[in-house]
Amino acid sequence: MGAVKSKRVPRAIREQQMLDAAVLTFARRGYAAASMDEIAEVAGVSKPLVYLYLNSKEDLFSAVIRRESEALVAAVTAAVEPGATADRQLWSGLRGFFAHTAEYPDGWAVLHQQARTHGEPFAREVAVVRAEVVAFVTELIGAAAKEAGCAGELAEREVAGLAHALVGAAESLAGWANVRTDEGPSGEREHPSAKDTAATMMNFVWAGLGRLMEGERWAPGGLIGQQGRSAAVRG
Amino acid sequence: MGAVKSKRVPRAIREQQMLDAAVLTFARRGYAAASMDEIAEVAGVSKPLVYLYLNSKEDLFSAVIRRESEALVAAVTAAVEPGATADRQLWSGLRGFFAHTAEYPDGWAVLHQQARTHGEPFAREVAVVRAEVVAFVTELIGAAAKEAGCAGELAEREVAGLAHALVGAAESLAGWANVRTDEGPSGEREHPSAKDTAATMMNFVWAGLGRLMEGERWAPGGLIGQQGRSAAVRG
Amino acid sequence: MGAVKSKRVPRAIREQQMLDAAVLTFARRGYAAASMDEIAEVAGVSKPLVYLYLNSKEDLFSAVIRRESEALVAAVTAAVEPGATADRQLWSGLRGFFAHTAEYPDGWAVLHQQARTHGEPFAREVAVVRAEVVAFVTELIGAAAKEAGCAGELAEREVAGLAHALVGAAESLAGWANVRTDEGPSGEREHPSAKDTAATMMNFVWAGLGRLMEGERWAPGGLIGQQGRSAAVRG
Amino acid sequence: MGAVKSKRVPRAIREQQMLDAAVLTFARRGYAAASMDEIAEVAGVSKPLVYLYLNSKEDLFSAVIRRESEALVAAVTAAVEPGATADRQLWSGLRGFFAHTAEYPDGWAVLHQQARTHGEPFAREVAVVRAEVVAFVTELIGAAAKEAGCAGELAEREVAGLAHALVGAAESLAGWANVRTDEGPSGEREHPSAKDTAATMMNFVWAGLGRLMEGERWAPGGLIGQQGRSAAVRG
DNA sequence: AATGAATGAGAATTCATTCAT
DNA sequence: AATGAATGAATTCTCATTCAT
Repeated sequence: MGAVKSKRVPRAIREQQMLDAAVLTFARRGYAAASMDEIAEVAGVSKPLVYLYLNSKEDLFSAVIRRESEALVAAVTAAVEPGATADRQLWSGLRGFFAHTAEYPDGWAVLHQQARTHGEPFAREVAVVRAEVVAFVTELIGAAAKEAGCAGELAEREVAGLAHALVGAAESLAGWANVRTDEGPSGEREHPSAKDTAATMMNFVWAGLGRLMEGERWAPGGLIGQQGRSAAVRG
Repeated sequence: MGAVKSKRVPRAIREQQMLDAAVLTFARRGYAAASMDEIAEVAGVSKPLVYLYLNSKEDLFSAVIRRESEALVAAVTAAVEPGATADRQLWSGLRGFFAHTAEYPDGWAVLHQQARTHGEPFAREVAVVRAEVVAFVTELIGAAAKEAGCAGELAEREVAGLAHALVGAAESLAGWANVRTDEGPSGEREHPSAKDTAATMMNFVWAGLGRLMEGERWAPGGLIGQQGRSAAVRG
Repeated sequence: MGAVKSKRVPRAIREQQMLDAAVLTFARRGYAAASMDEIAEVAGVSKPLVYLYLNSKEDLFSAVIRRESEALVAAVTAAVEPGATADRQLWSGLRGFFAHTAEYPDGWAVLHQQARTHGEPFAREVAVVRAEVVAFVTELIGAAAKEAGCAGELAEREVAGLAHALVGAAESLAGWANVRTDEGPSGEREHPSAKDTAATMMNFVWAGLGRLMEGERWAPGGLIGQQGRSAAVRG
Repeated sequence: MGAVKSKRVPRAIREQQMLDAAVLTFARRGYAAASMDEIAEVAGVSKPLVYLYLNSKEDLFSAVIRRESEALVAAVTAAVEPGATADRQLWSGLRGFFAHTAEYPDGWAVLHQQARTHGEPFAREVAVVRAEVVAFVTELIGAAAKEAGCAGELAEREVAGLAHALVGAAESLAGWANVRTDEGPSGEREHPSAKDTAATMMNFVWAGLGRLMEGERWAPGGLIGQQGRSAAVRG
């Protein structure tokens, strides 16, 4: 069990091995149920060494969160085409996001499931990153509105809500896309590619945003246009 | 600390008090970090009584999940207008959902954050309920397509993806709507009402669905219509 | 589970039901692992009633020991033919003993296995009864020696040792005889009857005693007679 | 209380210390009443170390049973003179047995009293060892019969019964020999030596066996010879 | 005569963490 | 750079026992 023993490994590498082991173990067991014993064993080192390098379980978890969220942000950032139109930026960012979460499901699980459910030190760390993402998306929506020449149609709070909804939808799809439905011989019912998932998102999101920016709103009786929002929804 | 001591309470009532305490504590601390000691204290009883009535921490957590998910489903079900059009059903269901999650944030936190991150017995229980909700939404989208007279335009898998995205968006907004409380003096920056949140969702979702059903798809160059999807997305 | 509920039973009878339940449960589980809960359930009453009648677990166990050892002593006493020769008394006593232990294996298990292995209050109670039995057997051997007209041949301590050995052998055979070896179709390999077991004991014991009383002793080189014992055994 | 603290002891030695402490404590208190806390304290270490090395109370008890029964078997085996006549083998084996049980009364108490009264995992372990001893004694009796040239006189089941009686008698004497200590000022009423106890057994047993092998049986009217057994015992 | 409701005290077990080498 | 030895502090769970009716 655990990695092959190789003595005298430089610190930088050992630390990464430990973080790898920690990501795996936190994802498999959850923060609380993951024991330092198991992490050390998976990393192929003794427990005191883990403490020597990472100080404590909390610090280790924080280091994991930091590394994984930086990796995720880096992946998305790298994927986004800087000068493109807002929709293309969203599209490329989503592709980067889905590709990364599919490639590192354990890292994603730690960020999305573990970090958010365990007390103050950690939840905040992810919340900050998530807030940045939401802010980025918010900007994108604003930019899109400007591009479409209809800045006034979307209230600030409305945009924030939309960004939150969009991010939540993406998170949900990330989980869904990673669940390998075990039916039929392999080949049938495969993982949807990051491209497909991103397309689903774009189709879901962009069309609606377009209409919103044109001033249309949903109302109990059907879509209506041009009126102010408060009138549209009467409950 | 804990509730006011009231001796000799019938079992049925005590059990509810214990479940209340458990919901609170699990939401505050997370499953693993919540100790039976604290739950008992919050419930205002001794630990042995908790074990006598609820058997074990696992059983207690299961009972909590069951009660809370049944309550949530009941609230949404009660909110939906049975014979209405698909969009109205979605609208009323969302209102019920946001109203319930706003009223019982701890119950929602346990279902959404704790139950899903802690091993097989629990994750499955919530997964089942969530799958039912997704199925319901999937049906709604199908019905809407039929109402709009364009059944063929949406592939089955596409519908499933949309339903997942929609549910994820709603979950994200539920969390968002509940968090906004702690800024400024009370009164300023209030919870958005369930109605407002549901409206955000409907505006976000329904318009987009409408376009999708009309055969429009998003493509890197902008919205395009009528063509097959594979042509639309070239990446 | 437990006996059929019948309310309003006179105390004397209820107590016996409780003792029955206790014997069963102590034999099945052992003293420590037997819970008052289970005993009460097997007895078909509520726990407080057990405490009302029997005071405590210790008292309950003592009551069980007392009842069972009195029953055993009574059975053996009743079996012994008062005026008979020593060997006939031993023979009839053994038959009574094996018959009783076979009929009440749980009672015997409590006396022989549980009572002796659990701390001072209980071990002493059984020890006293056992000592009485040993004393009785010692007398019997003495009487036999007298009958045989060779009182001087057996040292007092030697007689005591023989009595202990005899009692131990009988206890061992009681356990052995009660183990139902589950081989073959029923009928094959049955319980030996109390008579058979007693016969085995008598054959084992009486012949040897006869020789001892005639002054013969075993010595490393074979049986030798007439000499004093210290000379016989040289190691 | 507990042993003198000696830090940083190699595992193999610590384990033996723990087993020593466990034997002592199980013998004193019984399996259930012996707490891991007390065992750890007696061993002079902390509880977690006991768990680290021995895993659980059950495993600890099993380890104790294994060590003690192996030691007992080894002592008896070492004592038996391999090529000697059956009676000499029995004699030397008994001396070894009584010497060992007298030297390690706690180990013997655990095997004889505790292990047999506590559920399946343990009872079986001792039962197996005891069955081996009984089998050995059975062989010895058979060999003795052959030496005496009267193989046909003893039925198989009869031999088994005798072996059980013999073992039971020895067990009883082992307990008896160890208990006699606590009366009067030390010096008076000493432990009988293993040699004496073994002699009592041999005198008790061997003479009787001799007669049995000569075809004599006990019968209600006195010893009778040569007839079949069924006729001898009429009850 | 009998019980549903309730608890104080202690049990086994596990963990994050450190010391000495 | 690395580890075998060791522990303080919780945590889950159980049990004998009592109270109020």
